[in-house]
Amino acid sequence: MDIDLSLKMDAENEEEEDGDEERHGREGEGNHQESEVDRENTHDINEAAGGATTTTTIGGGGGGGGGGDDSSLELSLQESSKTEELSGLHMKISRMKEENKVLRKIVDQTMKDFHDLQIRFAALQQNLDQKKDPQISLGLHANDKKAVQEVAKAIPRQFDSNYIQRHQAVASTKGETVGEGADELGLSLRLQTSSSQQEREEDMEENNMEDPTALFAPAISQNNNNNSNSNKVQRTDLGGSGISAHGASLANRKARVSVRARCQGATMNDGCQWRKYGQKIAKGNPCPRAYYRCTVAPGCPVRKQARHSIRDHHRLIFIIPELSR
DNA sequence: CGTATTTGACCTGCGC
DNA sequence: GCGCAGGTCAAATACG
Repeated sequence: MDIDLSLKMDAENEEEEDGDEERHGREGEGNHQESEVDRENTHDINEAAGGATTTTTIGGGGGGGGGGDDSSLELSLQESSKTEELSGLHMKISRMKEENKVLRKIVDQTMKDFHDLQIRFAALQQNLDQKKDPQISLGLHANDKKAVQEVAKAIPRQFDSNYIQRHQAVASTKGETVGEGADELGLSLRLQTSSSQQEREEDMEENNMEDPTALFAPAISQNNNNNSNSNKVQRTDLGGSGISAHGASLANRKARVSVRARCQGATMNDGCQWRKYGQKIAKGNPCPRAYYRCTVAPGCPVRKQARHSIRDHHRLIFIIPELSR
């Protein structure tokens, strides 16, 4: 639910200039939908009221003519204005009911997704517990191809399709035309293992990438020039879902799951509250890299990085480096 | 005054 | 082992 609303916010925030959008996102979160509706309500009611005022004025003009039927005429005019107002309110109510329906659907879908994900996660964890690998991150071992594939199947699909679906659903309630929601938002998610070398490669990739939505491309050929080095981390396309998993070929390399999101705005409102805990100037990028930790719940282990794209300094790339534990 | 942000120091992993 | 770069910590500072 939060995701839906915040996503909608993001779509709107994209048009805003850089600024304190993070704060804006936090404050507006959750209230946005209501305020939107409220504004509409006010508008409609004002419209009705305006109509009433006009009629009254006309009535007043008639009164100027002076006559014994003035009071009855005024009364009938008032009645008609009240009827208009009522019908306006009725329309408003029915519109809100429809909106409610849509929102309820979204909540149901979200709950269903969450339940689904929980089941998958439990199964995956159980599966991996049997193997008792201490280096598992989010129950994922880099060498366990099956596990990598399962996680890739479970997590990204939930994130990917539902995120977009919800965005579409919410947007459609506003009468927007949503084609490729992900493309519009410039979001992309991927599963990866990490190493400093790989991240350097990714940075290079960011620099070389023409199209910001290119991360949706199933296969990334950045390792083509690494043929000589078989030790390097290789990316694997997973089901052409637009999610790429980085299967580590090095056994001892720490495996981790990353979710990347890219957005046009200065920040991405993803339904979480983030607190900045560090900033670093990365080599080769004049813009500092910011580190955030999730503050939704005390002790929440989720963190994310916000990097500026070198190509477009106004574009931020978000990376959640570790979802484990 | 409580909370968020900034920033320099420190830790860790990797390549040479 | 050393140096470098990325990531994190925590004291200082800013802000509402």
